Amino acid sequence: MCEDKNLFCNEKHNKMERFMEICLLCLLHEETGHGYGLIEKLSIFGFTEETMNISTLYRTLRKMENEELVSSIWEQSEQGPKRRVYNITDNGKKELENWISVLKNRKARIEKLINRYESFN
Amino acid sequence: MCEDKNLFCNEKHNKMERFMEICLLCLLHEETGHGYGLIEKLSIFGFTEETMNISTLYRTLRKMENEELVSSIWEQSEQGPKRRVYNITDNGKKELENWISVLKNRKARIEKLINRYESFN
DNA sequence: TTCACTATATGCATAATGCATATAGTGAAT
DNA sequence: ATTCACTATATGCATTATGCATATAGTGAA
Repeated sequence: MCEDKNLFCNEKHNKMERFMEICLLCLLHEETGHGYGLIEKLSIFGFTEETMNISTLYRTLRKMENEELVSSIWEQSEQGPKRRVYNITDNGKKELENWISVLKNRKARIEKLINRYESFN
Repeated sequence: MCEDKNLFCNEKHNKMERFMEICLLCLLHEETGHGYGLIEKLSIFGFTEETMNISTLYRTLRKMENEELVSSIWEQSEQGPKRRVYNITDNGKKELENWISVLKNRKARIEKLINRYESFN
């Protein structure tokens, strides 16, 4: 662990305001899915078992249904308990589109910083 | 304003875990500076007067000095009250370097998501 | 009946940020 | 002399996003 929690060390720095939410919307935009299955799929976007927070995943899905960005039904699984399977709504699709432009902006700002840092050295 | 605060609308979505802090370190890596002067410089990285939070700026600078990433001295201004002028430390330079690699990772993940979304449509 | 796996969920705490406000020095205009 | 715009720094309180820990329970194989 870090001697001083304020110093950098090798802590996790994955926070990017609601990034997981956007990834989930993107995946559900492609096809329906349930929480447990989405865990693996999130690895596409750099979420590893170590860095990913399962609580956040489930909490985010419930929140999204609350906001009517997705809807869900319970489905029988081949093996294991029932799954809550999520489906993106039209609201969800619009929300995703908006977030994509937010991400483009973020990307541009990050690039600006990296370039500035590297061209100064 | 938004009818439903949970919906997207045109709210600000600028949060990217300590992004302002990294920008400040980058600017102070180039030359010393004081809070009020850094406000304008931050526009380079997409902080506008509307979206930027001055409280956060000053609080972040104090926090960074506390963590010994920067040091400060009070300097007379040509016109107006004294300024607290910040200087990056060696610790600060290392911290900045680490954050740059965090940002490269973030950028890659954001790109992945944007590309996935756009190639699906 | 025990175990590994599948599956979902929530209480509590912390971290990062936003909003509102306090404080005060400086110099020019009235 | 005082009012005003501008320069300058700071903090209390609230909210948001996330992390950590833990609870719950169904399924199928050993």
